[in-house]
Amino acid sequence: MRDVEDTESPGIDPAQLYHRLFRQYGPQHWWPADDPFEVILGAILTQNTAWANVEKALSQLRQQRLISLEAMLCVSMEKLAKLIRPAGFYRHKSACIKAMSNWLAQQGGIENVKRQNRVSIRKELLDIPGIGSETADAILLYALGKCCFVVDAYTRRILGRVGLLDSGSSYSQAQQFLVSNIDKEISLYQQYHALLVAHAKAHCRKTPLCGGCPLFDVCRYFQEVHKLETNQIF
DNA sequence: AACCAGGAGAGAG
DNA sequence: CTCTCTCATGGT
Repeated sequence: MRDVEDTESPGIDPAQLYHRLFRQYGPQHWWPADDPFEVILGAILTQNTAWANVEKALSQLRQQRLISLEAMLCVSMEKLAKLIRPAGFYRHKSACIKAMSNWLAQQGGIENVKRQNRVSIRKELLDIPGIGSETADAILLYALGKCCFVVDAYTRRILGRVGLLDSGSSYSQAQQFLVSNIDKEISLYQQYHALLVAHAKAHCRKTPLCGGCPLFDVCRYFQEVHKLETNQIF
């Protein structure tokens, strides 16, 4: 976090940012996701992949009745890879889904996993090949109901542009900064991440400062501060 | 027609 | 620990 000099038009903190986004975009329903297993599949399939392509893959899995742990345990890797092809990286992802399914079965099912604590589950998820920090946290937050803040490329970009994070910060640094500045509530974590994505898709794509952006003032404010500090042009 | 999308991992320095 | 490359498809 960078320190902003006191002025009449200061930057914002994570809690204020949330309220602004909520006021602008309203409640998000990302994974109303009836089925936790489907959420897990989606979390893996969406790695560096547009959600529209993930839906095609999920749709094919649904047709084959494969959105269940029991069915997924029986299907061959080749068939699985073929079905999820539209989501890209199908060799990595099919292996990851298989490994994930085996782990879930070994744990005695998803409901059983939910009974364990957050830190313990996260550690085991990260041991599954193909599961990194973001996917692990997304699964914990949206499928298992654990309080884990999901940090993604959008989160860093937006927080960077309003001056809350510098570009060099790591995943855990960004995550720690956020959770230490907002209330620890599952629904808040779920909404916050979804709102950041909604905002990024709507306004925060290419240019650092675009017109019509609900965060235009804070972005502009930070750019001015940044120019003064580094004596540099964006 | 390049560029990117709700990343992760291996390898190099 | 940080930087770079690869994995792959589909939409703009």
